[in-house]
Amino acid sequence: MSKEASLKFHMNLGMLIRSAHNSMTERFVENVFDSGLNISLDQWMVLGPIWQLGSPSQKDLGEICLRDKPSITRIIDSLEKTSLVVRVSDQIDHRIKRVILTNSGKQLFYDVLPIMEKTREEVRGDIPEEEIEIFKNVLSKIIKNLNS
Amino acid sequence: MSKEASLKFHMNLGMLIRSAHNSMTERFVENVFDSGLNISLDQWMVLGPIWQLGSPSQKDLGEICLRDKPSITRIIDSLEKTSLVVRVSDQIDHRIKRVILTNSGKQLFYDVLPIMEKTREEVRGDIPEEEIEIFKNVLSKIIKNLNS
DNA sequence: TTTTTTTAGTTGCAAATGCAACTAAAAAAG
DNA sequence: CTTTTTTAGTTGCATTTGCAACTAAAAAAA
Repeated sequence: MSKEASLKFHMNLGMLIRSAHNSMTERFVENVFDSGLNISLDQWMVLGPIWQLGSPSQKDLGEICLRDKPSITRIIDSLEKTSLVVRVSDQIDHRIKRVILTNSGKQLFYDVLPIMEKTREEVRGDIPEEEIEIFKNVLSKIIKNLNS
Repeated sequence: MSKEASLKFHMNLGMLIRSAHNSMTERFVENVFDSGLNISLDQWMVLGPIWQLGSPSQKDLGEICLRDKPSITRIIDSLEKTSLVVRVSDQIDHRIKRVILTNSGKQLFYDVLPIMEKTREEVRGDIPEEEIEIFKNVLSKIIKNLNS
C-alpha cells in the first residue's frame, strides 16, 4: 500500500494528529542539527516563553506550554545543566522558582529563531492562512472541549 | 495565569497539537476505563484497521496507522499476549506475518466501538462539521509537506 | 496560635518511543 | 546458479513520558 493510499484510508483524528506532530518534531530536529546547534524541541518550546516572560515560574511555563509539572522540571533541569537558564527562588514566595535565561541562553534563542521560522514555513507549505487559522482554532476548541 | 489566558498566549502549533493529542488520549482511556474494558489507545488504533482489512500484514498496519515497524511489532505483541489477535505466516511470502482477529478480539472491537464514538463526540463538541473537515485536511497537508 | 489544606516543585519507577542493529526470506544482479 | 540488495519483522538500549508519592512552603481553618 502506497503512502498516498494510506493517507486516504480510514484516517481518524488521533492517527493524523500523532503523525503530524511526529513529522513536525522530526523536521525541527533535522533543521537544528543541520545548523550545527544543539537544542531539543522540548527545550525550545520552553525557551521561547522564558524569553518572552523574563522570569516566569515553572508553574507559568507549565500552563503556557501545556505540559505537566514533572516535564517542566526535567526540561528546566536540562536547560540548567547546559547553562542556558538558571533557577532563582522567588524572594517573597519561597515555593516558587523563577527561571531566567543566561547570556548563552539568549544567544541560543536568537540563533534558533530563524530555524524555527524556516521549520514553520516548511510545515505550512502553501496552506492558506485562513485554513491555518481555522486549524489552530479547532485545536484550541478540542482542548477546551476535553478540559471542561 | 489562568488556563484561558494561557491558551491565547504565544500558542504555537507544536504545543497545541501535542496538547490536543494528549487530551484526546486521556479522554479515550477514561471512557474505556469507565466501561470496565481493557484496551489502550494504541491497541485500539491497530485493532480497527485489522478488523477492516481482515488479515493485513504488519507493514500494512504500519502504513495505515502511520507508525514505525517496532511500534507495530510491540502493539501486536501485546494484542497477541491478551489473545485478541494471532499472527499467521503468509503462505507465499514467508517474511510476511498476517494479523488476524480472534473471536474475543472481534468482541472487544464491537464493545469499544460505541466508546470510540462517544469519545469522538466529546472531542468534537459543537465544532461545525466543515471546520473539522478543514482541520483534517490541514493535518494531511502538513504531513504531506513534511514527507516530500 | 496550632492544625489542616493547598500549592510549587522534585523524584522514582514502570511503561512507551525512537533508533540502530539484527535475522530471515525474497528479489535482483552478476 | 551464486552473490548482492532489498524487504518484513524483531530485539536491545538509551531516552522520554506519565503517574503517583514525596518535600517544603504558604494559605486557610480551627
